[in-house]
Amino acid sequence: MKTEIEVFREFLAQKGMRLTPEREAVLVEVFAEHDHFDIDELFMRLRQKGQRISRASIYRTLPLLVESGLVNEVYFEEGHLHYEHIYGHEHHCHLRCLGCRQIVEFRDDGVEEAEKRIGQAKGFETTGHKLEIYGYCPQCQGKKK
Amino acid sequence: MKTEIEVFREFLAQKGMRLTPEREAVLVEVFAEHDHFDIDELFMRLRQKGQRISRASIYRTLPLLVESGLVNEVYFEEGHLHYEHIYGHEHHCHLRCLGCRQIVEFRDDGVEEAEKRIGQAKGFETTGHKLEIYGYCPQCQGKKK
DNA sequence: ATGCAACTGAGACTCTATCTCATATTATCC
DNA sequence: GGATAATATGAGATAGAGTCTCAGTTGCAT
Ligand SMILES: [Mn+2]
Ligand SMILES: [Mn+2]
Ligand SMILES: [Zn+2]
Ligand SMILES: [Zn+2]
Repeated sequence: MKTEIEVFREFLAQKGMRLTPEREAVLVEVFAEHDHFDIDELFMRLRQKGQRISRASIYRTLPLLVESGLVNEVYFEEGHLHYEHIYGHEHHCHLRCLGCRQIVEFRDDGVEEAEKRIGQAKGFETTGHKLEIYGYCPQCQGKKK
Repeated sequence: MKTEIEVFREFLAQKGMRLTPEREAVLVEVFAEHDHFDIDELFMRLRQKGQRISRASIYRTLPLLVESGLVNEVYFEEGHLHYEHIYGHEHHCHLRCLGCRQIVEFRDDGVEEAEKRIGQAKGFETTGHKLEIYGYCPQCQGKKK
């Protein structure tokens, strides 16, 4: 299996773009973080590690990571997007607690089959899906009003 | 079955809030439109019909409609949220063409069951879900590169 | 009618994200 | 290596969504 850097370099090359030190620093930091993150957190972490990089470059790089399939837009909340790296990980979806806002990841074969079934029914050639389930976690079930 | 106005009035009353003419105008317009819409479209339509209402009031009203369960946030795209009214309609999810951006609605019992199954597996009491499937519609399958 | 809490609109403001442009890198060719 | 051209960066300007403030207004209760 290729490393994420190889994948990104090939993706960029095929678009006539270069793997610059800034883009590589963003990629490395994105794969160093195993939680969901947003752009500002990423910027702060890069800064703390002494990387000199502008917000503009980060904002320019993330859509490239998404387009290359290495990274995923997870959800939009608090006025901005949140991401996760996905390359090298099994596909998963998210269960969100409306009480404490925690997010639990899950995988379910039935959902994968549903994608195929629905695509077929509508004549679509599907490429993926995003499922969010909302509810209350065990701890929040008592407190909800 | 209650009308959407009754539902909204009761929701507001229970929060010590009033069903004002502005809020009612927004509600009526939201239920007059059967497509997905965004706030600016809504504002323009209200304006064209001679309603004098500020953007601030619309921005204040939509979260109330969502909280009351009459309206749904469908997706975030082009830098802003898109909505749909759902009261009186069977729950559905969305299939999105990555080529022409068209959106096809569907309903699938397997997905409903998946919500319950996954909630149970993780100890969550679920209240709903949002599934988006991505792919290419029949017309776009040839053109995609 | 009086009092009071809720509400509205205008515009200021915040924040995310994009754009511009001058400067800097990098690849390629000689 | 040096010249050239294409691509990239950073700083700051800009655009746009959404929120907030506050003075004036409305509507309900007594
Ligand atoms: Mn995740
Ligand atoms: Mn819909
Ligand atoms: Zn919880
Ligand atoms: Zn299409």
